[in-house]
Amino acid sequence: MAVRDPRVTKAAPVDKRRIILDAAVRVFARDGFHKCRVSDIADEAGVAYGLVYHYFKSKDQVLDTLFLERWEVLLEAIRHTDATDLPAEEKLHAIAGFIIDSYRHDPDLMKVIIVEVTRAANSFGAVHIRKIDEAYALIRGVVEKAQQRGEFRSEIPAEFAVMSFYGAIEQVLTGWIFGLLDEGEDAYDSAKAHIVQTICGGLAA
Amino acid sequence: MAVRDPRVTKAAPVDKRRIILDAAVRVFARDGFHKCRVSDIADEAGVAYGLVYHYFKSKDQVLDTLFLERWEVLLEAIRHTDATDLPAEEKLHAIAGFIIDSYRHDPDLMKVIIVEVTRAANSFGAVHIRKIDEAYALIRGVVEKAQQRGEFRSEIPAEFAVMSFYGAIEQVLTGWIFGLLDEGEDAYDSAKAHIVQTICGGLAA
DNA sequence: CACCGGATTGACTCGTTAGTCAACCCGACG
DNA sequence: CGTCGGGTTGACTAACGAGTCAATCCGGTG
Repeated sequence: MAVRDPRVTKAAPVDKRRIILDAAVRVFARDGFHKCRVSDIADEAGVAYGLVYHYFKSKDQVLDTLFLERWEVLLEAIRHTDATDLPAEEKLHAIAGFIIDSYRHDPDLMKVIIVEVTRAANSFGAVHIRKIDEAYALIRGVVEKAQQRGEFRSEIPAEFAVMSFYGAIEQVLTGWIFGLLDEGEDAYDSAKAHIVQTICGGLAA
Repeated sequence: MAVRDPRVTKAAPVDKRRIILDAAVRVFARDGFHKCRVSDIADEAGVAYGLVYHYFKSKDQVLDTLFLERWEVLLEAIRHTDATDLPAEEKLHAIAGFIIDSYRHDPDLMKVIIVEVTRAANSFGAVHIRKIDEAYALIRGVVEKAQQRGEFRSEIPAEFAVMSFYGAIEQVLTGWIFGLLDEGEDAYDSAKAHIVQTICGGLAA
């Protein structure tokens, strides 16, 4: 996968840890966390079985690492968006956009995060609820501020608004993952717009 | 668990199959499908290990049965709602209501169905996509008809509308399952209303 | 060159558990 | 009373796979 110039081998210490993580993404996405074996990860990475345990305490920790790494990036993106003074609707568009672009950029990684963590209330979801809830809290902040400013109406509690918004995004991603929804460059942009339109403007004529 | 009067043993053939299924719901909800052992199900049912295999081909088939049984009921409910001539918004309210009431009535069963099947794109989700998609298709029908009648605006493709609607519902249920959202009788009714308000009326003031 | 220590290897252990199966229980029926 | 068969039992097997570990490799250092 990674392209290496043989002449600069010296300068490229080849981060095996990274290679293992990237391989794990592919394997988890393909076979699922539970069904795959640690040896599958090692094979996919072109690395000895034991090396996985040199870098990670357990199979679980590989997934934890993938999730935390990426989720932190997401939280940072949301915080950044929150800090701007865009209209609330555009903030939501930016957030939905970031998540969808993450999927566009690395579908396997997003698939793993959503399927194995975010939507897995048993196993891993439970372990990472706090982190997941941080994202909800941030988005809730966006909605609440908009309600105070009168941009959004206040009848709908922010908690439900957030769940609807985030749930809509994940459901669309899941649709792509399952192959139930058409994918493609324009589908991505169109999804961003339509999700935000639905949540902000509603379906009613 | 089950109380039997020795004098009427004859008249009560005690459906062990059902007892096993009900026990499985509790165990799957508590420990998760992957983490629990078949012996846990047998123990919870107060039945010998082997009997599980007398009634079911495999551990997987127990879950399959639970899912298919309940999903069929859901599909029927949606079809029934679809057949009425209520306004689209009320149809959506009825559908959201049915799902939320299912959770109210048997949280464990809904938890299992959502966590282990509906949201599990690897493992079981993949096996049952067709069935799951039937529900989406039915709801899509509701939306499309509303768009033709001019009740809903047509800019938003029905696929996205459905994903947003259904995603919102599942996300709220997941919030309850995770313990991130307050539960309680009024929370249930309020959720129904707010989800539909969000999807139909939008957040914008 | 000798030595050190971290990276890397992969064969092996050890617990776990899905699924099997031979035996047993018990009501029905002749 | 005997025997037939489906329901029921639970010990057992067979496989599997996570995690361990002793050995090896290799670049750096004195």
